[in-house]
Amino acid sequence: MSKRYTITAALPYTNGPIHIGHLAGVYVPADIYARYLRGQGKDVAFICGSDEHGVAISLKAKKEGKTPQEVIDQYDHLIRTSFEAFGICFDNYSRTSRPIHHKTAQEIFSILDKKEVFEENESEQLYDPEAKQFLADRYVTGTCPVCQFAEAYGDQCESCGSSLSATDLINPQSTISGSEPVLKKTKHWYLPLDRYESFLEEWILKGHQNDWKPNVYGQVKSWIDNGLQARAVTRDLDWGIPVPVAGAEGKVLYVWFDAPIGYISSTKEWAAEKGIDWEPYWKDKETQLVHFIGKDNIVFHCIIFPVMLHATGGYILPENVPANEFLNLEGQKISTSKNWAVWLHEYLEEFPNQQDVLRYVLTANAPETKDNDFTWEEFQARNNNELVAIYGNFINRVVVLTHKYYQGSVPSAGSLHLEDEKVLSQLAKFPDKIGHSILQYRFREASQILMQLARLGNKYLADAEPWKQIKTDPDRVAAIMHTALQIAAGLAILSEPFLPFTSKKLIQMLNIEPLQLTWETIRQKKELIPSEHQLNEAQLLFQKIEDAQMDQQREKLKLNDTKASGKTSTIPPIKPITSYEDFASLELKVAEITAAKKIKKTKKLMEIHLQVGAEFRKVVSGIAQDFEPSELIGKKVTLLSNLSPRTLKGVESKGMILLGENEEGGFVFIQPEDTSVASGSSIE
RNA sequence: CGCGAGGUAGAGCAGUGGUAGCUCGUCGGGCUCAUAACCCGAAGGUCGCAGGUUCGAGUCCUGCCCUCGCUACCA
Repeated sequence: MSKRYTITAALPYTNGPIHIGHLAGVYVPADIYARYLRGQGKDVAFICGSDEHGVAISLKAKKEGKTPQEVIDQYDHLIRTSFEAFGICFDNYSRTSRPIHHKTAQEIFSILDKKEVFEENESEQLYDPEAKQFLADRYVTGTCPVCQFAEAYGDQCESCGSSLSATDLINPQSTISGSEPVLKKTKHWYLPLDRYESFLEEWILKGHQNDWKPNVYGQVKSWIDNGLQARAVTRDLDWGIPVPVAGAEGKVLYVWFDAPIGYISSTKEWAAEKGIDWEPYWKDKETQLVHFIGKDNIVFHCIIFPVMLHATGGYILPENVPANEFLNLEGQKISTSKNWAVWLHEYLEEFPNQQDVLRYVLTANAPETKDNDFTWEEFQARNNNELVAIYGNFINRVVVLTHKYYQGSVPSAGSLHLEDEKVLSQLAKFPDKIGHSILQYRFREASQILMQLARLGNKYLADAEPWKQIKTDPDRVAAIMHTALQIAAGLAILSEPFLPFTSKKLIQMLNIEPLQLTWETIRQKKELIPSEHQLNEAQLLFQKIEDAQMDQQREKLKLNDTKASGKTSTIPPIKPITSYEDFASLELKVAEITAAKKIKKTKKLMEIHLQVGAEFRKVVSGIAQDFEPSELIGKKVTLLSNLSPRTLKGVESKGMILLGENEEGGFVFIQPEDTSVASGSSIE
């Protein structure tokens, strides 16, 4: 095993609070890993911080009439306190807006610049003459050149899913001033990833074929196999870290260039406070660097950041990047805008002192190999059937019986029977079993092994039946209770990475803090609690969760959902008046849907077959998220029939079905109310 | 035909050529110190679909379907 560990957890982006998906995907597994290694006496730096640059933050600030600083301060505080409350034990949680980070990021940029790693390229970009700034990505909207959708963004069309470049947009419009942008030359610095293909092949494809998770390895392989392209690492924005070279005035580092450097600056900040050297944590070959992230971040952590580190020189590369998949909530994707989420700060209010329950449920059901679903039903079941009934119940039986028979003083073992020895030997194997799973990043499995230990304790008690023996053989009972208490103590220690609050409570209850127990003590099968050791009073570790509480949570989700989406549906202003001739040139007809099917590989597009009078035709419509194909058949709709045909995803669309938007932001048909209107009739 | 990952009991997962398993849930029985644990038993699977290789396929090959990501405020 390595000498030293640098563990990073994805930097949360400070434009919103964090929810259970973040916790399950990144922070809980990283926390378990860090706590475990510390428990083995390893030198660990568990590093994180707020990611506070990027377009999304300045956009959000503008929208809310705040400064970017106010936005990031607000969410940094919220996120920071949520992590703390959930016991995520970062050694340091920094912010990318701090001077130390600006300095570190600029230094790395300067080194790369000096080494002539970057390619500099001038290109024509959209520029807003009114706001006097370049318009990147989401600062510009316009008509999609692929599907004609009128409100496509500069980086992507949300209607057809095409990935766009801002200069491709037809009739582009600045989202800042609303004015029409002009083309203007600007220079940018590019990281030539293509030049590092052989380095990546050697390092990842050959070096980590067997120890990286299939989802991570497969994703990286596909990127490399398809050929990498140079990526711009600078942007024309006013919110971010100034590019520290001549000729780059008014430019900032691209947020994805500066964010991962945040791990380094956060380490520096921590080391400085501790009065130690930060460099070994990033430069010593005997340090193991591990990035915990969600699957959407794979490219940045496996390709871009390692290339940056490699090109800068002297840095170690990640040993592993155990990216998790995503967690859904009650069958639907977690969505910030739809408020379909369980927010950590709200959970803390609604389930006070039950952080471990959520930690446990998210670990036991972590999206390690595929997307998983979080349901309140499962949350309740795991709490009531596992934490309360198995873990909590075992502890309660042991402590209550010890108080009943021995006034809370640990009885002396006397001579142990074979079954006692057996169970103690099994206990000694748990540290390695759990540790093995954790080191393989199989936290789900590890949590279940822990639960097996509590099961073992329950079974041992049930088999030994001290409550019967007490009447006939008190010496035997002393040995049994002594043994059962060893298991309880073992559970207290081994639970720590998973259930830190419970572990603490249990340690307090068993009064074993002064005994300085470790995983190694258990492994060596030493006596964990000695005879005559005095326990504290029994208290319940977990509480049952009632159905009513779960119903409340489900209700709340539903309420939030409709409320939030209602808010997003705004009535657009009336467009400039048009002439009758323009209107008359449009042909509206009644059409009947004869067939419909979803178009593969798209989210919104549906291929719809229509009968318009005697004519049959096909249109493509972006309604797949609001309707099932089967419910469309037989419906009469209003068709704009003389729109110029257009091919979308390989399907030719002849016309456009008119749609309205309802209060929830979903689509509804503008439908001829009178069913007697024949298909093919004109609408005037 | 863009690429990647996943699809195994109601839920969550393990299982890479040899009798389909584990945990939770459900049903029946036993036991009772405890917030009903533990024990015994049962039901529940055409291993996404179709074809192929093989004595033998959840596992290997080919084609297809679905979900998610790469690509959105989101890990």
